[in-house]
Amino acid sequence: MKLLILDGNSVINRAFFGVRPLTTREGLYTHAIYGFLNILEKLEKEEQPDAVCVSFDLHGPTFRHQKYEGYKANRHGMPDELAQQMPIMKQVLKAMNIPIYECQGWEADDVIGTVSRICSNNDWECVVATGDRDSLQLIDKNVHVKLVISKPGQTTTTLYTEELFTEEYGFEPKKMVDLKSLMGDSSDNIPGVAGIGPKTATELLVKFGSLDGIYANLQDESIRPKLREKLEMGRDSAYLSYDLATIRCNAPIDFAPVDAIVRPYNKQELYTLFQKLEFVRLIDKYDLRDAAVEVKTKEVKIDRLGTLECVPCGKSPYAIYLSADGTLGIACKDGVCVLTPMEVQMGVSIPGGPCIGHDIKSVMHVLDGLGMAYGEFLFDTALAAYDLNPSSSDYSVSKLATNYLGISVDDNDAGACAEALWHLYPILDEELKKHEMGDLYYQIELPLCSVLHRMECVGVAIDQDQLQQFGQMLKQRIADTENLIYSFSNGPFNINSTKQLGELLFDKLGLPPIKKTKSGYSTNADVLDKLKNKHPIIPAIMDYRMLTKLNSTYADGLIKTIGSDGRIHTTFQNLVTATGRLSSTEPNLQNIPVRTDMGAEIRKMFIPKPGYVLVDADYSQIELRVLAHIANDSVMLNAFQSGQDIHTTTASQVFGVPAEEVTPLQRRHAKAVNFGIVYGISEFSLAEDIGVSRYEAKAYIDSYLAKYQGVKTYMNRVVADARECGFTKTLYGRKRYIPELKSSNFNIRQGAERIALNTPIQGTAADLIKLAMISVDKALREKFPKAKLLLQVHDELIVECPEEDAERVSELVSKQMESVAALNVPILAEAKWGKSWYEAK
DNA sequence: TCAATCACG
DNA sequence: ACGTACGTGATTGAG
Repeated sequence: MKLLILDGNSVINRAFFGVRPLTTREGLYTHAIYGFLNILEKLEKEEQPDAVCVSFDLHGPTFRHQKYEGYKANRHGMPDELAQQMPIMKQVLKAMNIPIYECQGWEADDVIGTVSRICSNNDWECVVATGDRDSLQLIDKNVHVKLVISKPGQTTTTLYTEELFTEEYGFEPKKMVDLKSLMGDSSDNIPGVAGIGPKTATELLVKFGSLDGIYANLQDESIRPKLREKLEMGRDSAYLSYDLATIRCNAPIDFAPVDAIVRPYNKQELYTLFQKLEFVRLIDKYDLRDAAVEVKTKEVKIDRLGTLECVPCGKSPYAIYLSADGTLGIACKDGVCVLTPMEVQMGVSIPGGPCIGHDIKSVMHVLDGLGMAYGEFLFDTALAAYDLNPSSSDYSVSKLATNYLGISVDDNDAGACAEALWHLYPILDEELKKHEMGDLYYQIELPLCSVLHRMECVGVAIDQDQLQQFGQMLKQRIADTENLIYSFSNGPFNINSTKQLGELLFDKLGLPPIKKTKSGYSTNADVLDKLKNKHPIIPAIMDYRMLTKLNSTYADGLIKTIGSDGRIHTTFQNLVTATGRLSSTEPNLQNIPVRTDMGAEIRKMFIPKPGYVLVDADYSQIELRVLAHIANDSVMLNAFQSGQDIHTTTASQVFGVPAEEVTPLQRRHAKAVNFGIVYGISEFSLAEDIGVSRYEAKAYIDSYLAKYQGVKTYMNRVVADARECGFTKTLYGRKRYIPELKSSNFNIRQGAERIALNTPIQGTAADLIKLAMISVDKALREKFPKAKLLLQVHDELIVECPEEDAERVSELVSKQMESVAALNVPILAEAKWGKSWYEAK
């Protein structure tokens, strides 16, 4: 049988100085405890002990203090950052059911010595883990010492047995005391004999066997007169040192090896402590998640503000709300309770049962940050309100309480909000079902939240150095371009100011103003493009615009958002768009450049983690396929069913030529028409876009609608329907209200009609990829758990997976994307992979 | 805070 | 007679 005893003070000291400082949000230092646990784990793994215990020094005078006043004077003060961790360290050990032995008036070393003797006498093997060499004197047949050396990032250990010690020192372990009594030990304030260092001490010891032996042979001829004098002078000091250096093995402690036999942890206590310490990773490592569920009913019973006592059990649902100031409100059928920010920070548990939340994706992030475990979310009130009316911009609890409950609630009152959520749940649930959006909500929107939450947590890796370098290059070129522009403008001005730029171009240089904005001349890319041959300053400005855009939004902009893990964690907004799409913020990873060569360079900086690849899968013509399906247009359906290139087919239809004879220009024009149709085309804009006359553009559109009759019928019908019932909806029932359809203002009405036309198309495509995300996420977690979904860019999914899985993951992702729905046209997705987003696209 | 610009699908 | 394509977000300058 084997017992492992840790020299608590020594090990925690090593941990304290060996692990980089770490604090909780509240400023409590935790790194010594963290390091201690790591060392403990390493030791247990290496030694596989049957029993484990720890000894600590107690504060106050020790036995030896009384004998020698100067003893350990330089160890008195322990840094405050370490001292504050000591009591918690002991609580953690207690929760781990590891006994602590300490004894008033005795050193930790003495306790360790005593324990090791008792082990030895009981025929137990004893391993002493410490960072100090003092304990080496304890080594015998049964007692070994494990020296722990902790450096940042790693801990190394050396196991000293009798043999190893003798080999290294040249004498037996218990002679360590004799050695120290001669050479002293400054760190322990053991004086030794003045003028004698390790070398002389070892020589004497090897020759005469012991301190007594040396003094008995003081007149031996081999001892030179000077050394003899030193030894004579230091005789008292030597024997005092002998006393000080001797570890006592008779401390009055109540110990038997069996007391320390390894027992299971007290999971609940440990969980609570780890929460307080914010050791979120360790909670999983020690498998303490279930503990949360068991503790919660007790913990939640805190009764505040005279509200009803609330005791959700593991199975009954409850509503949770976190207000901006960190207050947490919990409501269930029995009432409400409120936890102050302080209580929340201290790591109180919440129930593990089904949970109603408001914007649950954010709630998950907040709870993760607090290290609080949570169960399944069964409803998201904000998400429900969004689905019921995606055009709103305010889904605050106060707003919903007013609209659906007819009461007023303060968004900062966590208790009132939690209570409001509790009452909103059945009403919003009913409302969703009434609008036939139950499936959309429960099959798509709600399950997507945890997928998005995972994606945001994982993030995407960025090559920061390369991005930095790219930024430097841009800055240089911006400076050069600036000078070029100033050479044409007779001096510097703010090129970013459209006002100043407009005055220069159209007043001073006399260029023709093509377009106006509300506040003056337009200088946008379209205008500049038309002027680019009229003055050499124009191309320079176009360059400047491109370079500054890349620099400020992508080079500098993205660098600012890189997290401490070297990855970018965007936020996918699921409560924003009117069509059901997602959006991406802080940073926006859905508008990373791709269309220009220099812009696409940015995508080379988006990389997989080492040994992994990025898989990029995108839908082919998803919106036109959706249009073909919804409009049920036979020509378009046929084109997709027979695998034709849709733009070529459209060109063939519109221009009345066989597909084989379609010119590249015709195809490009047809592509613009196809896009235009999806957006709700006007001949003017089409003409503008492709640079033909309005009459030609009109001819294209007329011809298009004549050939694609189903589309024409659809366009008329969908607008008329929307006008009649006030909303349009997607294939999956997502609604968007468009009251402007009845506006008396022509422009507003026209705009509304385009929206009515476009929303079912864009929205259905959004529904489809959301479905795809849920099934891709599920399939990956089952079949390739190392692969992670990272990003969604409207018709494109990006996955990170181990290199060796690239082929099979690509196959899986595209298959899942293609099989989300059975439309009247095939849905195709193509997956590629590479060592960067650029390569994978 | 808004407008203009430009990046994406 | 009207103004001119759907949906986003970040940066910058001006008031």
